[in-house]
Amino acid sequence: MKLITRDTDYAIKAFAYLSENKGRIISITELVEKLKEPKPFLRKILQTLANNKILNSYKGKNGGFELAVRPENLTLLDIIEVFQGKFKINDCLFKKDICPNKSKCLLKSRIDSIEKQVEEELKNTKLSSIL
Amino acid sequence: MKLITRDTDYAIKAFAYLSENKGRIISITELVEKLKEPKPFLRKILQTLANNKILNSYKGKNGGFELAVRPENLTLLDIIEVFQGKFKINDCLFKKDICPNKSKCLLKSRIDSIEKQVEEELKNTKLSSIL
DNA sequence: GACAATTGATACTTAATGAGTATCTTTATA
DNA sequence: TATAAAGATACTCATTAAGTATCAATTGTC
Repeated sequence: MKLITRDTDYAIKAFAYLSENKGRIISITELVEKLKEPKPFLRKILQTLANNKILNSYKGKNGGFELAVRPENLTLLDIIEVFQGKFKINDCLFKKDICPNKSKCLLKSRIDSIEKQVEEELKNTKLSSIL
Repeated sequence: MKLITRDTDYAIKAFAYLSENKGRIISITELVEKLKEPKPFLRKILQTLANNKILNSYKGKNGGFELAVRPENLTLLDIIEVFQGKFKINDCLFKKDICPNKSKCLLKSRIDSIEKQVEEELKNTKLSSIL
């Protein structure tokens, strides 16, 4: 089971590095040197963060990325949802209507309650607290 | 993200049906009629439950399955672990040592703590409470 | 004892998704 | 104008979840 996928994980590490280097524009090239992760994959991830207004990006020579939000204003849940979509502890199970009477299904309501708890935890975890 | 996979889900539904029919031996054929799930898949699932002493099985004509444990002595966590292995909210992420200094990684410790909470919840959910 | 209906064991196939690449376009700057 | 960056997007590869197929062993019934 995967609470956090690879891209979310890399995103957090990249965010951490940018946060340590506030004031500077950081290129993918530099990030790859530091994080030692695959360049095209990191590029895609940083692009996604920029599209989601979590980073600012600058094109052209000497271009790169910087934080667009402060670490204390960003939660683990925010980043997870950027890469993994709306947080759901069970994607497909109930979509497919396996459970014949959804509304009454006790298993579902149990899982929903666990999901809510985890979501709360993730929402209460600010990036600033894990950098 | 998948807290519960398809086989775990079917297993619970099968367990529920057996539980409603205590005292009788139930064959896969009958189960398939009731649950409308694919027969070979259900067979595999029930076999696994029997191998794990959650069901008793009887071979031969009129054979089938019955509960080997009472619903109040079985937890959601037990079933999950039969099909999905030891409960882990992040399988591969830290195995692969993505995090350079495991022991200090705040993200990891945050996730570990969430994992513990969820595991507790699952352990406290008896099958009898969701049937 | 033969037959039919069952589970046991196990290997295989298919589908879905996660992880990662490739490549062409656009932009800024020296 | 050349170069070094990001933007957009389509593609491939790897892994795992989901499901099938098949042969062997067992048991009840005629």
